[in-house]
Amino acid sequence: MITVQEAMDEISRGSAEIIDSERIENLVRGYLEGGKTYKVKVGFDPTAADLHLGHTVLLQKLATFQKYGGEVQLLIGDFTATIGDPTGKSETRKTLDRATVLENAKSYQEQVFKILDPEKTEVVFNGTWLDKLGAAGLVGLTTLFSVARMLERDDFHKRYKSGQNIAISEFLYPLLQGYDSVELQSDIELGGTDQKFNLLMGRHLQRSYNVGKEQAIVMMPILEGLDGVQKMSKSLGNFIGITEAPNDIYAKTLSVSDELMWRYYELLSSKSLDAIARIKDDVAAGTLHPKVAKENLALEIVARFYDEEAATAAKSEFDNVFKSNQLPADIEEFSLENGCWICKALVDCGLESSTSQARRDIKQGAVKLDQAKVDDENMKFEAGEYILQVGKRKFAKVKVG
RNA sequence: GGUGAGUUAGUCAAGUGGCCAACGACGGCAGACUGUAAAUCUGCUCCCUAUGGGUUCGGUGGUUCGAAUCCACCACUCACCA
Repeated sequence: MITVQEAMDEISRGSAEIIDSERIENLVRGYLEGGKTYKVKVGFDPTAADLHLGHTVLLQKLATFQKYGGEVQLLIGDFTATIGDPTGKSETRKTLDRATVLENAKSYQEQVFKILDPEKTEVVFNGTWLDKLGAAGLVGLTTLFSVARMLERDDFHKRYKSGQNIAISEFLYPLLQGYDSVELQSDIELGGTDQKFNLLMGRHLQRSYNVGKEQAIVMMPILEGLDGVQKMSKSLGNFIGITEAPNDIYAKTLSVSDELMWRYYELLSSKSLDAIARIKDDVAAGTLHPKVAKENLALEIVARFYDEEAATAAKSEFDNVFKSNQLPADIEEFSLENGCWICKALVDCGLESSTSQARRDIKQGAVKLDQAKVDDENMKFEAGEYILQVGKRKFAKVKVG
């Protein structure tokens, strides 16, 4: 029998901040003792169609709630995405057209159930009610909050002070997100720490609209991307996507810095906090090589989205290529015409962005043909099969003739 | 509505008639060292079969032998005033 305390420990694990945890405790108790479920809301902006590890921090927390009576309200912000969440942005975001948004949303749904229990998940679109809100409803909503308070928000504040543009539509974003909580009558809302203002707006508006409850809030830390500085996001190109190939997920995880590895352990691993602390101690004491710790993390992550087998396969492939300097097992193949110029070939295979870049890299000795350095930038291919390589990690197999 | 300031490569930011494909910083790519880590050092960083050519400095026109730099108009941003 699970105790309320145990459930609460798991719920609060890794969270950055919880507002009104008493309320959460009551909801959990209500479920454990009387089987009563409650609503846990999370919003996704379908601006990019692919989920990455950053999203899974929230999704895993949602999955935890599902174990303790939470019915997940997975909100696809199809309407709000057309505005663009200003959170953390230093400039006005471009708005998306509706068709793209819906298409992205579809692919979100497919991926989300890798982690969530579909039986306990309701997917909702805020366009459903926001479309109907109308101008009058929207104006009504705007009367419930003041410009001064809106400008208290850190990102708005900074932009305002530094003389950058803020569109009025951006003020609407938090209001609409909060209004979603009114419509959905959510009991709890999950979000990243950067969402604090928006999440609190839900509470504020639920009160203003007399919903009869004010949602509790669970904030999760923001997962840094591969660069270790900026938040993981597709648009910054520093992400590990959950639909990526096992080899890529493994390799990307290993390319993360040692420091960042601990963040990933904390937020992504399903190991207990104690176990992680032990690993950390071992590394500090020198009894465990940090690279081994990183390998284990990478294995765990790959196994989560595929299976153990795929994980070990990814590891051996990686070791093979980078430890023993062997070629990867699967290299993309391209066919080229006889007499093809090497710079052109590099561009055609996607190894270089331009022939100018290709020339530069050849000059620097970064280009290899069948493992031997290329030093003639005017080289032309004769018929045959070759392995082209740029740097340490870009490969292509070319068939000429 | 008025006045003033501004718009430069992925980002920030110099440059105010030829020496400008444009200083510098960050980012990125590559080389060395490594654990495809970090840190450090070095080179590169618009495009083009290229000791040369082409296209860039918000947009469009103009002045000039010559413009990112001067002029006009337009667009956008910011500040102050109303």
